[in-house]
Amino acid sequence: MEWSIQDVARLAGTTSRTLRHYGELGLLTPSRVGGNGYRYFDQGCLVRLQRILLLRELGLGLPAIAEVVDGGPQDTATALRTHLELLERERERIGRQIASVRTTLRKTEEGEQLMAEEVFDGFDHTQYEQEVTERWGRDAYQSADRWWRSLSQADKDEFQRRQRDIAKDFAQAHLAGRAADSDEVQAITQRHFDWLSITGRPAKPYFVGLGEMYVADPRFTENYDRHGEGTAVLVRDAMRVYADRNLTD
Amino acid sequence: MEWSIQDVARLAGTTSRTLRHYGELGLLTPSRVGGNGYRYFDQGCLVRLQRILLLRELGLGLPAIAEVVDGGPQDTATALRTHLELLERERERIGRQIASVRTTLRKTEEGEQLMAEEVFDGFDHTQYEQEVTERWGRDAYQSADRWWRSLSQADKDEFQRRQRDIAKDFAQAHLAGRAADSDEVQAITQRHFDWLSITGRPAKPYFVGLGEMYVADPRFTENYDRHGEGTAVLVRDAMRVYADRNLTD
DNA sequence: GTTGACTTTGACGTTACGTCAACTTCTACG
DNA sequence: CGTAGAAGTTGACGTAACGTCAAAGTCAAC
Repeated sequence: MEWSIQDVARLAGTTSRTLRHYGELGLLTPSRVGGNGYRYFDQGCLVRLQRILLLRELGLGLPAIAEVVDGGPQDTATALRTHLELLERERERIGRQIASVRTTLRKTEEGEQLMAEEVFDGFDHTQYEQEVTERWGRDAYQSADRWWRSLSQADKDEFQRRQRDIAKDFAQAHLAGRAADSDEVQAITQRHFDWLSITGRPAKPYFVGLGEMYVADPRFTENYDRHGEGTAVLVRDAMRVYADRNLTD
Repeated sequence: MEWSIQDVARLAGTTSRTLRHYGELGLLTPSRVGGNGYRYFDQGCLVRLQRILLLRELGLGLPAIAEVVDGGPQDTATALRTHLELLERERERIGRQIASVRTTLRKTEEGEQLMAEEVFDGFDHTQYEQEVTERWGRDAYQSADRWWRSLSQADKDEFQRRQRDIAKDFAQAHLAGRAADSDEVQAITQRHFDWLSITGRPAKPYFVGLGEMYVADPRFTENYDRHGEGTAVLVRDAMRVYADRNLTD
C-alpha cells in the first residue's frame, strides 16, 4: 500500500509543497520514487510524518525535529524540555512587552509628548559612559534610557524625588560614619534597589555596574556628593555588598 | 551639528547597517548626503530614530512604525492597541503550546509509545470525512486527530467511557421521545460539550460541523445508533440548538 | 605616502514553507 | 486515439529585519 504525494498531504492535513520541503531536508524521504520522478509514500512514512507534524505543532524547529525523529524517546524528552524552557522564556518576554506597550499606550493617550526635545540629555557624556557601559552591556543601558525618555514629566519628577530622598539618606548615613555593609546603609540600598526595579528587576552585573558608574560618571557622582562629599563611593560599595548578598548570576 | 553614521549608531545603541536599512525603507533619511556618498544625521534624525527604536522594542513591525512615526499620537495609540491585541493572542497561544508540550513530555517520559502503529485508524474513511471537514476546516480536525493519537491507551479508554455514557443517555432520551431542545437533552448536550472541551473549547462552526458529521459519517453514527436507531439525528439537532443558544459566531 | 578607521554599494543567509512558472505525466472521456 | 484537466516535477523568488562578509573608495593622522 502506498500513496501519492497529494494523497499523503490530504491524509495528514498538510500540503505537497511541505512534503517536498521535508524531502529536501532529508526529514521525510519517499519510500519509492517512480521512473517518472513521482514520489510515493508507505505506511512507515505516514507514521513518521505524524510525529514530525505533532512536534512541529508544538513549536519545535525542523532541525530539532530531524535530530529527534530518528532517536528514541530519550532524545525526544530532552528536546521537549529544552523547548519548554524556551517557550517559557518567550512567554515571559511577551508578558514584559505587553506591560511596556500598555504603559506607552496610556502615555500616548494622555497626550504626553512622547520623547520630547530633550532627547539630548545624556548624549554629551559619551566619554565616561562608553567605558562603563562596555562592562555591563550597552543594550541594557540604551533600553533603560529609552524607557526613561518615554516617561511623562510628572513621572520623571516623582522618580527623581524618590531618588533624592534616597540620596539624602545615603549622605546622612555617610556623615554618621556608617559602613557600606551596615544594616542601616543596606536598608537604604534596598530602597534604592526597589526604586530601580520599576523598569524590571535589575540583573546583578547591571546593578554592580551601575554602582561603578555612580563613581565614574561625574553626572551621577554629583547626584550623591552634593549632599556630602564621598557619598557616591559609599553608595557604590553598598551596592556591591547588596548585590553579593541578595542577587544571583 | 551633525553626526556620521557610526556616531549615530553608537549614540542610539544600534548599528550602521540598521541605519542604512532604515534608509532603504525610507524610515529614516539622512539630513544630508555628502558628495562622497557619506550619510550625515542631525538632531531631528536622532529624535526620529529614538521613536523608531522605542516602537521596535515594543515589538512593532517596521511597516507599522513607518505609518506611525509621521502621524500624530492618534495613529500611535491605534497602532499600539492593535499590537497589544496581537501580543495578547500570542501569549495565549504560547500558553496553550506550553501546556501541550508539558503533556507530550510527560507521555514521552512515561515511556508511552507516542503515536503507535494504529496511525491508520481514521485513515480509511476519507470519503465522508472529506465532505464534512471541508465545511469547518480540515486543520482543526487534523490537529485534534494528532492530539488524540498522542494520548495513552488509558486516557483514550477513559475518554471513550465518558463518551459511551453520554451516548447511552442520549439514546435513552431519544427512546423517551424527548425533543432536541428539551431541558433534559440540552443538559446531556452540555456534558457532551464539556467532554469535547478537553482539547480546548470548541468553536461554534466546529461544534455544529461535528454534529453533522455524526450523521454523515457511519463510523460516528454507529456510536450513537447502536444504543437506539435515530439517536445520531437527535444528537445533531441537539448540538445545533446548543450552539445557537450558547456559542457565538 | 602609508596606515588604519570609516564609508559606500552589493549580495547572500536566516525560517518554513507559499506562490508562481514552465514543463511533463497520468487519467478519463468522446 | 486525441485531448482536456488534474496532478506531478524542478526551479526560483519572497517573506522580517537585519548580520555578515566582500570589494573598493574616502578621510585623518603620522
